[in-house]
Amino acid sequence: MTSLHERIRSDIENRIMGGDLAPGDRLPIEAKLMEQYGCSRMTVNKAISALAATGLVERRRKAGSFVARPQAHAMVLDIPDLAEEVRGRDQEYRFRLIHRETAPAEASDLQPTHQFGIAPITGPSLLTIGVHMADGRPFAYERRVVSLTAVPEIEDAAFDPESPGSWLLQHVPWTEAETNISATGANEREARSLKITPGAPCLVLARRTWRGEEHITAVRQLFIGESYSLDARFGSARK
Amino acid sequence: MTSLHERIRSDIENRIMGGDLAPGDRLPIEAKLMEQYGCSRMTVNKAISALAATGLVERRRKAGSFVARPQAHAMVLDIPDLAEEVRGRDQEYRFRLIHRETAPAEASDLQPTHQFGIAPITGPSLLTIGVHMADGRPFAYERRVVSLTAVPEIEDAAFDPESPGSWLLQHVPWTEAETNISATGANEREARSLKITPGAPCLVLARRTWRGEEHITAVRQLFIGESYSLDARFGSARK
DNA sequence: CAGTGGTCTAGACCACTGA
DNA sequence: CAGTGGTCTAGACCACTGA
Repeated sequence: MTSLHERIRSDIENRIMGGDLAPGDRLPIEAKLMEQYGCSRMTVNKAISALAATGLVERRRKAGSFVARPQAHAMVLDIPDLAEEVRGRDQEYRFRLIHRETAPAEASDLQPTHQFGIAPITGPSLLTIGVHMADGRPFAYERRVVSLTAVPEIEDAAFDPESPGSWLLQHVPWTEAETNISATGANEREARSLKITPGAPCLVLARRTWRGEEHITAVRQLFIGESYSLDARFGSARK
Repeated sequence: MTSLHERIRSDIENRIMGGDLAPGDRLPIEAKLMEQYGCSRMTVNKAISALAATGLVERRRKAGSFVARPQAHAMVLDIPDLAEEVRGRDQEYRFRLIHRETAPAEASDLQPTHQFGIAPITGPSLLTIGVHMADGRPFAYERRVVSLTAVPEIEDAAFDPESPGSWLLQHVPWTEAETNISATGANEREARSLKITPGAPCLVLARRTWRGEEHITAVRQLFIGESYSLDARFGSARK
């Protein structure tokens, strides 16, 4: 049994999706909907507010509620956990550690995401470089810096076959994250580790995570082009 | 003056972000919050429900409300309008049309997003190929198929200097969209149009949009690597 | 089986803003 | 200045689920 506000919400959503209500059209006012569904105003308000929260409807005082003109803005991006994704394809996942170093991390060389216009990790930190592998084949090159101020206990962790990312997710959940997505050619070192040609196109994910105000980690992952991609969605789930 | 439910919401959010409430911790029950804030249950419910909707809090009956363990899943991806973005940098935007063709669009060659495991556009369609330019320099190569069944009036539109994407956004807003992001090397034709070397790394956005059940357009945009990137976010806005 | 959240009511006063 | 949404109250009954 779905709730009444959920039913009102999906009724209106269907009318929009079906083309019955076009972008720019005005929705019935709350009083009208109360009458139609025989319910209180809080209930219709909850239904339409939910539609407004997802961007499908725009509410304006005095004027009414309108079907919004969707923009390409604010799609929902799915960034799956690499180990999970590989295992979901019935392949064997492994992280191979190439380099590990404790450093003050002031050299910008250690900062895998300096393209962000935000402060780098300061203070002592752990640098890890490694390769994500599926069925023994490398598919992503990862360079990561972890703040030892925020996560001192990571110094005792081993990162093979588990990745530092998985370890962090288990031990130090973050509350905020920023990801930058771009494309670049693999440099010589990356190409060697990934067994591809230098300059071969790769997808780059550069991510920083925080716990409150405290910076946890910055990571740059290089995926072999065309063997990896990301998906983003707007609107109701499509089969 | 912010509303009370908004204040309760941000109070709790700050306690989570500040580390006062850690992931897995239990929030005060609604009755407790009603008492603390001297308000009705609907108000605290609205505040905590909002936190639950953004994924920061998880609610369980009988057990209570808990600070969630954030996953890398479901970040919000910002896909800006190209023309707007270029003009925002005080550059001149222009779309240069290279090719235009009306076709039955059954050849998979016309389907710029065949990597999606979903049905291609069927029936008559318009194919456009062009280049997005900033200050006279090309930065993105675009191949697009528009359904003439869904948008017959597009046959009369001109696409230079306005892009078919802008035209569509003005005339036929969509309700659902799917975007796939990958990296690839430019082929010869693309490289020539973008004035780059064949094989140079590029970021690829392949997008399909629908209006309800009806397929509107499929587009594949190739951005010159490192000169373009996308951003995604999770958590509260960071300055 | 008792504690917790899910939902809903029937009001109320107010803030904004477009006609 | 009147119509619309924004917010809030003080209740109520219920569904779920963990102790």
